[in-house]
Amino acid sequence: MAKQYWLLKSEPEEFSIDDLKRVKKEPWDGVRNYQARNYLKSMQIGDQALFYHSNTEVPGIVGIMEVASEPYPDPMAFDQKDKHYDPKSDPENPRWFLVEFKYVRHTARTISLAELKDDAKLEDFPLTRRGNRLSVMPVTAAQWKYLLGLEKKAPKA
DNA sequence: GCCAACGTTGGC
DNA sequence: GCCAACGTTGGC
Repeated sequence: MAKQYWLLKSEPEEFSIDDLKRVKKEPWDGVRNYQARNYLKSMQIGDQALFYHSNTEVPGIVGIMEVASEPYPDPMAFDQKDKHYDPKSDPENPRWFLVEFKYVRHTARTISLAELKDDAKLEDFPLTRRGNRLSVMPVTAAQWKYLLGLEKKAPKA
């Protein structure tokens, strides 16, 4: 299958692009939403993803990372002491999955949510659709190219 | 299977 | 901190 593109949200207070750069590679654990889970399960090594900072002063795209593992069961779901523990996820039949991501690079600038919302070309982009709270979403090849084109433009004043 | 109550997300 | 939007849970 061809390479796929994604966008993943993280709160920088929890885990930021700088954290990813420091650790190089990170298992994307704690996803507890079925739709997001299904996207994680369909990822393949080499897929590229935008790193998005949510719930912060200037929410937006801040970097690029790459899928670095096959999807595997999220071990946190089995750990009673973990806040992502889910008693309904059985190790024999795991409910939650994750992949590992490796750091690729920061974007040259933060491509802010406000800017993306303003962009008529991105009407169909799931991120800017009203009420969307998915933390993992697909990005089309065309959107990927367009978004990285924005990186080199100066943000609107 | 319906739906109200509740919890979470995330922009502002 | 507020609150709108949405997902999940659980009683019936």
